[in-house]
Amino acid sequence: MSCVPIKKRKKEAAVPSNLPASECLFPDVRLFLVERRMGSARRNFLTSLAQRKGFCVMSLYSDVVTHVVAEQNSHSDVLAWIEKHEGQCVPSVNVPHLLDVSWFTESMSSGRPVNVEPRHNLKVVLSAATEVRCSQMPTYACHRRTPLNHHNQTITNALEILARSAFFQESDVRYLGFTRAASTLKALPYKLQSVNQAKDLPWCGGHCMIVIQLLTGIYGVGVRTAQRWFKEGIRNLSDLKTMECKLTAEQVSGLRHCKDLQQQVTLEEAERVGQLVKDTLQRFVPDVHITMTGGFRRGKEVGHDVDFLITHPNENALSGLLEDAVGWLETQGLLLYHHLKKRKPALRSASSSMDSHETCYAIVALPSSSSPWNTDIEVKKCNSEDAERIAHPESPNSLNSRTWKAVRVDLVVTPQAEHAYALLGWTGSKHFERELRRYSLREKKLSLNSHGLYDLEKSCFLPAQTEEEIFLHLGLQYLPPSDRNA
DNA sequence: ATGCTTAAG
DNA sequence: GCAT
DNA sequence: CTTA
Ligand SMILES: Nc1nc2c(ncn2[C@H]2C[C@H](O)[C@@H](COP(=O)(O)OP(=O)(O)OP(=O)(O)O)O2)c(=O)[nH]1
Ligand SMILES: [Mg+2]
Ligand SMILES: [Mg+2]
Repeated sequence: MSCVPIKKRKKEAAVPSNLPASECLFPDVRLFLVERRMGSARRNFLTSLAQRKGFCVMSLYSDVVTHVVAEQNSHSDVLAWIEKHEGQCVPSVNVPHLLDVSWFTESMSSGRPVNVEPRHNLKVVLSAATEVRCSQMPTYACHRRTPLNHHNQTITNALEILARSAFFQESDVRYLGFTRAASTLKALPYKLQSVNQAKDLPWCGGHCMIVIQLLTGIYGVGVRTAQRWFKEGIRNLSDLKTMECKLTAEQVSGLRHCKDLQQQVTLEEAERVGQLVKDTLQRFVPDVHITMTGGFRRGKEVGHDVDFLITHPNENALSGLLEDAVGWLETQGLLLYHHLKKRKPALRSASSSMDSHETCYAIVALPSSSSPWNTDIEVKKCNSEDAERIAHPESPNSLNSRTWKAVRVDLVVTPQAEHAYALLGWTGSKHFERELRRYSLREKKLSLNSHGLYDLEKSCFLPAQTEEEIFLHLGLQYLPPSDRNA
């Protein structure tokens, strides 16, 4: 093997970057992160993560490196890359470990270098089998056959639409990126079965949109945060879990339960949630009235959560109901997260009226249909299994047979006078609500929200007992919930 | 040119 | 991006 | 900024 350094570096002999050796908790472990396919932002993110955990990370490759960590690279990829970019040969004796990030992630999670297992080692690709393995798809199109008819027409068509879109936006590099990805998939001798299958192919590395989609899928993470995190080098959920960085309470819970929350809620599950909500509320207000709203009221068969509207002919009965309900669910170990909101008492206005408007965004542990939870409505003490579920939602017990599923639930309590407006507001769809409110203000000079309808010219609220009456106020033909899927 | 739903924590 |  |  020729070890002629291709490029000389004006180097101040490779030293641990930033961190003095004395602060390394694990002096016999010296990491080197391979930037190839990792990107400098992510490399910096992972570097500082490791340093915060007390690992010694070398900024340059040298003989003292014990663990080389790479992402989406084969064993030989890394050897070649180090020789090319670091001007160093990886010795054939005293070889450092050549590891996948999975080893890195696990080590960060456990706060110490974990034992190297075979699955952590970078894959060795055989240069002989030069036709079928995806990991050695040539990076130049002129080194491979690209037929007109191939096995991935649907995805390449989509990529070419993205390429065209980038072209019209005069983004040359994005146009090139999408075109390369499409072209690579055309040369693939089989049909892709998953996104994961593609990530080993040249030019098919994770698109930022996919990662941002993944991150915004977490309750409490919106596009801004996801974009910021992406820029900082965060690429997956393990990255987040290792990060003691300041997550909000929503994000902590959202991350903890994101597996469950990304699953759709079925109508059958929604009905079981409804039964649980009913059983709970009736303990405090026996003749409480509960309506399932949101997408399920519009006839959807699945949803991202379950929404409920709660009211009662006697409003006094309702004050503090959600606090009571939340408290009871907590004693049952069924409440994984909640956020209660009570309406502002409209700055020194009607002083005496206690307000019966409350909202609760919750994550509940919905017991499986077979579980004893369903039939047993008796008060149950928070037992050890419940404590376990709250502390370690994804642990041992969960492997095959978990007895519950985390479900997002929205509860809204309104006074009678607002019920129709809340029902209209919480039945949606979101786009229907926007259109309704836009029409209302622009065409009728009426301001609509989920509490009432305000006449800007007469300076008064228009009362309504039913959704039909609201449509009448607005001069609109009534539309049933099933026709509000705008 | 301007507006694009509205409100809460 | 599109209606006003 | 995130949620409904
Ligand atoms: N005015 C207004 N109402 C909204 C907005 N977002 C949601 N809503 C209302 C209408 C929705 O149907 C209702 C429940 O919201 P969800 O996020 O639960 O959506 P929905 O149930 O329609 O669908 P899903 O839960 O995703 O299956 O709240 C909004 O931005 N503005
Ligand atoms: Mg919903
Ligand atoms: Mg909802």
